[in-house]
Amino acid sequence: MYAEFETYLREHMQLSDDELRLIHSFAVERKVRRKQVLLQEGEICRFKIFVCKGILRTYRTREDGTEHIVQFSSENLWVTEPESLHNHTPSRYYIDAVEDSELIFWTKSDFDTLFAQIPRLKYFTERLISRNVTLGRDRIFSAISSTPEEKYDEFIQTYPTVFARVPLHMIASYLGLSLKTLSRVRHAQLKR
Amino acid sequence: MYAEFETYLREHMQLSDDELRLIHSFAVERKVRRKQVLLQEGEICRFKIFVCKGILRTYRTREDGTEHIVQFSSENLWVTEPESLHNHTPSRYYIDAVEDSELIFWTKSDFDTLFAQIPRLKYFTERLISRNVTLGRDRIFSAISSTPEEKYDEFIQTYPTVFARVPLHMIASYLGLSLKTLSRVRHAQLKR
DNA sequence: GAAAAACAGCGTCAAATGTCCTCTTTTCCC
DNA sequence: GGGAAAAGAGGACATTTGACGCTGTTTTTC
Repeated sequence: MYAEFETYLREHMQLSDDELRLIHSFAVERKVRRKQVLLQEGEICRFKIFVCKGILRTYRTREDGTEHIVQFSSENLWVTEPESLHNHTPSRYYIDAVEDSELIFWTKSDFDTLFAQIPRLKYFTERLISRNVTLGRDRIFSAISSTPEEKYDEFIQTYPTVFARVPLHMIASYLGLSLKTLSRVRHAQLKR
Repeated sequence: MYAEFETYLREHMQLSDDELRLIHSFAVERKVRRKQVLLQEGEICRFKIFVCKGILRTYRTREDGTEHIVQFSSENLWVTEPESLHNHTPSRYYIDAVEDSELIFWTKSDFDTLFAQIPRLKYFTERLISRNVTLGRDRIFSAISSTPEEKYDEFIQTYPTVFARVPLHMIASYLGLSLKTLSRVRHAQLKR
C-alpha cells in the first residue's frame, strides 16, 4: 500500500532518500472497511490521512439528523479536519469510508516535524491548500449560481472517478439537492 | 489611514519597530470610490489588499451576465484573488468597492519579501488562511443544507456590520437566492 | 442461502421559488 | 435642484422542488 504513496511523492516533489525514509518512519498504514468511521463529531482530529485506495467522505449533520457531504476524497488525496486539527477543538464533521479503503495516517505533531525538516514538503502542502481554497470557491460559486442540472454535470466532470462509485443519494447530499430532483435531472438527460 | 492598519498589526502580532517599518515601506495607500473596480475578470491579480475602511466584494458572472458574490470584505480583512495571484493566471473574479473605501496595497513580490524576513507574519497569514478554509466550509455546508430563512439569519449573525451596509439584492446574490425570495423571508420575519 | 438493509425509480400533491411586471421611494450625479 | 438611475416591495402566474409513500431490485450480512 505504501508503494502508491511513494509514487505520488516522487511525482510531486524531489526528495532525498533520507527525506523519504523520514516520512515513511512516521507513517501508519491502515485498511478500513466501508462505513467505518474515522472521525466523529465532537472528537478532536489528531491525524492527517492520505488515501491510497478507496473513497472517504466528510460530512456534517443538521439537528434533524440529515447528513450533508462537504467533501469526497478518493485516491491520492489528503484528508483531515483542519479546524479541529489546528485548534484542538471538537470536530463538527464526521469522516467515514464510502468504500473499503487503504489509508496512511500521520499525527499532527509528526507531520509538523516533517514540515520543519523538509521544507519542500511544507511548500508543496501550501500549494495544495491554495488549490483547495480555489476549489472551495468554485464550489460556492456553483452552489449559489447553478441549476441542479448544471451542478450535476459539473460534478461528473470534476469527479468522474468518484461519480461512478458512490450511491446517488450521496451525490444528491453533496450537491444540496433532494434525491428526487437528482433523479429527475438524470431522467431528463436520458432523452437527449 | 495607515494608523488603523498598524493598530491591527499590533493587536495580532508582536513585531519589532524595524519589522513594522519594513511592512510600511512596501505599502501603498489608496482611496477608492464606490463601484470602483479593482480587479477585472481576465486580468492577472498582482496585489494583496488590506481594508482599513469600507467594503469590497468579490464576485463572478455567469454567461447570462448575472453576478454572484462569493465574498464581502469589510474593515480589517484582507482581500486578493489567490488563484490568479499565485499562478499568474487570468482571474475569473471581479473585485470592486461597495462603498467608498480606504485600502492598503502590497504587490505579491513585496509581500513574499516580507514573508521571508518576518516569520511571524508568515505564521500569522497561515492562521488566517486556515480560518478562511473553515469559513469556506461553513459556507458550503450552509449553501447545501439550509433553507433561505436560515441562510439569511446566519448571514446577519456572521456579518452584522456588512448586513446593514449593503443593498439587499447583493445579499440575495451572496446567498444564492432571488431578491424576491429574500424579501419574502424578511416580510415573514416582521410578523414574528 | 435467506433475511434484512440499502438503493433508486415513480406518482401525486403541496409548498417554495423564480420570472416578469408595475409602482414607489431613495439615491446619485451633473 | 432636477432628471435619471437604483433599490426594493408586491402582485400574478408558471415552474421547480421537496415530502411522502409505494414498489421492485440489488446488495449486504450473518
